[in-house]
Amino acid sequence: MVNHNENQLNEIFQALADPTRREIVHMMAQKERTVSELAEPFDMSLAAISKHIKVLERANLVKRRVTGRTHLCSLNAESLSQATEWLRFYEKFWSNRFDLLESELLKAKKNEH
Amino acid sequence: MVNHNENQLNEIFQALADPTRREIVHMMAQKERTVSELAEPFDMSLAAISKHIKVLERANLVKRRVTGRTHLCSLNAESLSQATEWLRFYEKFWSNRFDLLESELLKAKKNEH
DNA sequence: AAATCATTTAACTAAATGGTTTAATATAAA
DNA sequence: TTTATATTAAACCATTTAGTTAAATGATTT
Repeated sequence: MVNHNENQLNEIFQALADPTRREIVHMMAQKERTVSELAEPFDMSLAAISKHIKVLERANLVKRRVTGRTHLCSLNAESLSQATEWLRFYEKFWSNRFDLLESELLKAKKNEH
Repeated sequence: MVNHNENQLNEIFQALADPTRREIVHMMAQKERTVSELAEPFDMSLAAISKHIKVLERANLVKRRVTGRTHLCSLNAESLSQATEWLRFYEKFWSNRFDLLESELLKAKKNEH
């Protein structure tokens, strides 16, 4: 159960580690896109893009709706939230939001003894 | 300049895509750690951990301080903020913080014509 | 000076990744 | 019913990744 989550995170971060895929995410966020639409800006074969989309799908970052011969892809943003959640813990270590930092320090002090 | 940033993001997300490395990040966040300390919880050679640390270093996620024969590693959390920044844009697509969503919708409406 | 300790480097391996091209599948249009 | 279109699948390739073991480097300790 914890492991499932771990795995999901692996795949999400892995998916986001490629600039082509980040661009695709960005395009899908605006609105539903067909595969060829997503491929258009890139100097790359359609098959390559198809694979990139599959990687995003494995990470549960895209919803796909097939209608006839075209596939419509859109962002499943809830999955992104998992990455954000993981990162949130570390915000206190860099954030300029000193209020957050302060409350964390207080918590730490309370648990000190 | 935009590209430098892109590259940085690639490396950060790549680094975070591995559960061993995420664990190492977590350990470093608590306090400075030696390489062997970081290796201890894992059923893996020291050399493997040394490599993992190097990946994190390439992503600029760790600061290393060499003192004698021991290396002290700590988290460079500012780098994590870059990932958070990238993700922040997409928060409006999933967040339950409806205020944020609302203000974004307003912005969109204003630019409509 | 010799032995030990902390760490990295090198050489190797298996598997994964990111791309290609060509073929296959399924739908739509002529 | 043939032809064109949208997409995936398969086979291939080069590179990267994540691990290994063994050797090298550089402090410390004895």
